[in-house]
Amino acid sequence: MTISQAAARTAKASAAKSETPDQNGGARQILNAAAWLLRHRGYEATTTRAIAERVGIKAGSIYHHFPSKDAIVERVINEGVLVVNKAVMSALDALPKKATPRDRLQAAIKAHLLSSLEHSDYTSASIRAFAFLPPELRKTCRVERRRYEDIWQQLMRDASQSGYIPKDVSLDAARLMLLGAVNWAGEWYRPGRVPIDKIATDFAQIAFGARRA
Amino acid sequence: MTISQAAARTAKASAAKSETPDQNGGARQILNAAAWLLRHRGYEATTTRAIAERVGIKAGSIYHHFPSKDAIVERVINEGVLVVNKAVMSALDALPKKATPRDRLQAAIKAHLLSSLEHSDYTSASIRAFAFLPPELRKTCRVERRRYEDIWQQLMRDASQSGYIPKDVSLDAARLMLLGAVNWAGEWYRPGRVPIDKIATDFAQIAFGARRA
DNA sequence: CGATATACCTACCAACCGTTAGGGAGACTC
DNA sequence: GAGTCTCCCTAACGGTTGGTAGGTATATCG
Repeated sequence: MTISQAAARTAKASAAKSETPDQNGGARQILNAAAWLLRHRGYEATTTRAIAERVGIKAGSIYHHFPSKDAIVERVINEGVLVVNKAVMSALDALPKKATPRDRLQAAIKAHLLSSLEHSDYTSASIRAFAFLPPELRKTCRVERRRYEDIWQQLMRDASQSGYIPKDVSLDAARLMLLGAVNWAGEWYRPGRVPIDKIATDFAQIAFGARRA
Repeated sequence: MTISQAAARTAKASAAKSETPDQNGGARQILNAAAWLLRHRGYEATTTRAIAERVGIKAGSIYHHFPSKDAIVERVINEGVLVVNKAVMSALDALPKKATPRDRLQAAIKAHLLSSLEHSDYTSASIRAFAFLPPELRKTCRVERRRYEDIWQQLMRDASQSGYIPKDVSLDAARLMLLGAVNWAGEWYRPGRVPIDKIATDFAQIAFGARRA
């Protein structure tokens, strides 16, 4: 017992040091495991025991780092929104000043797709698992989501003013259509087939016409 | 016991006769309950006991009608796809012969939205709950889904040939973008606000330009 | 009237759920 | 070297899950 425990501990310590460049305290490993499970299996299937197994600990040990399962889920979902929020914002900031509203829209689409499809289980979890969260938890997480949607609302306003969106269509419809398209991408996208860049430009072209329209 | 049981039975029989114009054997009531739960609560929360409670029976009685929970789920999901398939097909058939590919696209969007948002818990369940189904079940249900997507593939081809889709965008991207937009509508649509008709025309206009472009 | 079939019930099973209590081993501090 | 802190363990709690066995009331039919 003592020997194998010590061995496991050593192995884990070294693995933790080499594997992830992130901060990887026990808490971070738990969040990573929960994010993966939320993305791929959903809320109910994200059990404390399943999380623990992915981390390599026992279920009870989780409660040394978090007070409850829902506290873990809440952090994952909120971090997921924050990650994509930051990704989109910095993609927009990186654009040259003369970028058109359409350029900005396309950059936002690409950043959102990259974040939710390639970079972050957290973002994907926040998109896919949100619908079936327990009502109370869903309410809590809605705050951060709204803040993210505000970015898109502004993008749509700018695009509309520059004539990229027909005047008789609702800006809400346009925003929700676009967010629907990018959020749903997680349901069909498979890595290594169509590059995300191409998807982003196609989406932008369908919705807003050719560049410099 | 005997009295209350008899009373419950009578009440159920009359309710069954008046409530739903459908066939409503016990099996159908179970499917209806499961469809509602799958749509609003997801797969794992759709427990045999929750289904039974909505029907007004006990959990064990379900197994007189179905061999397992997953058999119920499979039927609901598949019927959901079939319902929207039929809805879209008959909407297309009802169009005048001179309808343009764009008219057909818009009619398909409207029919899909109506089916998934207003008419059918089954359709909505098949869209929302699919992602987190157990892998085996998901594989089984994929067959019917593919058949439905074929409709859209054909619609996109026609639209492309008539010039409604830029030549340098992938038809798959266009199809998946549109399906994403309509499938995601279930996440934000609330009855009694924006009419579905308006959503459909807005979506079509954003994606394919003004009518008779 | 007796036989059969239908549709439900009760009561239970093993497995699993989130969570808790209490303990032990190693590392840091004084 | 004793005390404390961190991190993990075992073992269990009450409750819920999908599913089963066996019984009972009703309706139909010969």
